Amino acid sequence: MSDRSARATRTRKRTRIQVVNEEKILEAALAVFARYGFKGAAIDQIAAAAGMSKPNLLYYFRSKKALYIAVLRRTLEMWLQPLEAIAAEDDPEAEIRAYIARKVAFSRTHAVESRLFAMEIIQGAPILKEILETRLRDLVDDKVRVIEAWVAAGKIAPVDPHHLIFTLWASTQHYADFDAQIRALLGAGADDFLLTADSALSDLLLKGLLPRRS
Amino acid sequence: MSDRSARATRTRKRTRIQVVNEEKILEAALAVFARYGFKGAAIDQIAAAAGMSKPNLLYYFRSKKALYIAVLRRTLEMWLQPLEAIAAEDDPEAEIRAYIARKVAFSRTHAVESRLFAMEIIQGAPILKEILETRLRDLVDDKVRVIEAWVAAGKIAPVDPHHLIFTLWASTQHYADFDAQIRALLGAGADDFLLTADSALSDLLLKGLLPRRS
DNA sequence: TGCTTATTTGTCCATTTGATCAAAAACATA
DNA sequence: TATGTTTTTGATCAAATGGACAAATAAGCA
Repeated sequence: MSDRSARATRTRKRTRIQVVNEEKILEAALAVFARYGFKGAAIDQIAAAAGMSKPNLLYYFRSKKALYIAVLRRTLEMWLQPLEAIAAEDDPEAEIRAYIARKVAFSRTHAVESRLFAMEIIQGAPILKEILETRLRDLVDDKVRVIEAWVAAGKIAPVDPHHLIFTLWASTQHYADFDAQIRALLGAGADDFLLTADSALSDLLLKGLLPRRS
Repeated sequence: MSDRSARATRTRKRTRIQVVNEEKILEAALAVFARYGFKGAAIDQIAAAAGMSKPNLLYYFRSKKALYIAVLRRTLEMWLQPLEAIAAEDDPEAEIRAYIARKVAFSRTHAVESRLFAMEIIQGAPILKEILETRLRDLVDDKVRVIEAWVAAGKIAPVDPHHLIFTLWASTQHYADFDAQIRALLGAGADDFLLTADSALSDLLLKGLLPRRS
């Protein structure tokens, strides 16, 4: 009687069943939204993938949009982690290598999340735009300063920090987002190939393509 | 009477009106498919964007899928061009720089096409898969050999050619596919920033991040 | 100009889809 | 076990959607 609707997202404590079902829904929704985008995804489909009826899904999430936002919010948190971990270390090389390792690992273990994120951005980031302009922007600005310091100290070549960050994002996420293309080109050997992405990328970006006379 | 249906894609010669309208439709479809994906796009929407009624659109393209395939086929041709132009030159640096320049230019002048392509791949490449496995694969194999020759001749550092190609694709396309993110982070300065992508990318990938003692 | 062909549109239909609701079933707890 | 609460579902709805048709209109051309 204290709350009028049986919605799950209210202020009351969460039931055991609630926790389990919301988890199942979020996981199913992640896969479907990542494959079909927001408009293309059907609640029916998500409900089926989560093993429940459509009205039951809507009992846990008010609407398709609310569900999408919930999935996206969660995904963004995971997506941000590797970047947040970058610190103003003495040794930029180690720091960059570690970042690439984290990002490539994320692409492998959370490929679907990566694709959902990519899908949202390609579609113009209608939901994430606000967060990108505030929280992500602040975070990136912070890391830009770190990179600038490295450049100023002569520890890395003079690069535009934003271009560097975007190149790191692009090259690491590519392994998740364009997985279908990679598999089409490499066939059965794709899985082994993906294991080498980490070091190959680090070497390429750190040492460059031109031979070094060291 | 020679052909039963008034469909535009038959064997007869193409009318002036046909050419104009098909062009309008393809352009409108490109934008809508790139934003909403195949399932998420509505024929109504495309027809409206092309300035005609839905039945009229269906007069030129049998079905939504046929239209999607037509748009995608066209996009793939454009997407392939920069790669096809890579030659086994004496000077890998010039060749790579030129390739990056072409790709970045494509990302700027054909951002929507780039996003449509990305969308199709993220969705598992249901339509393009076959072509990727044959035509693109042959093309990539060819360029892999070029890169291998460069490495063997000591003209560039020893890199895995596939990783190099993917990194080039990823980093250049990022400027088109993740345009919304870039704009969210850079605000008004985004357009100027994008103009520097070309040289920044070339320098980074060629010279690497670590300082050179030359 | 008259006739043939190409183009366009209004109407209609069967599905799909997001969402609601009340009733039933399962659950928790006193 | 009895009672109140949470969870689940079947039925239903309005809107959107892909597609089909025939009739109307516009071009093209002899």
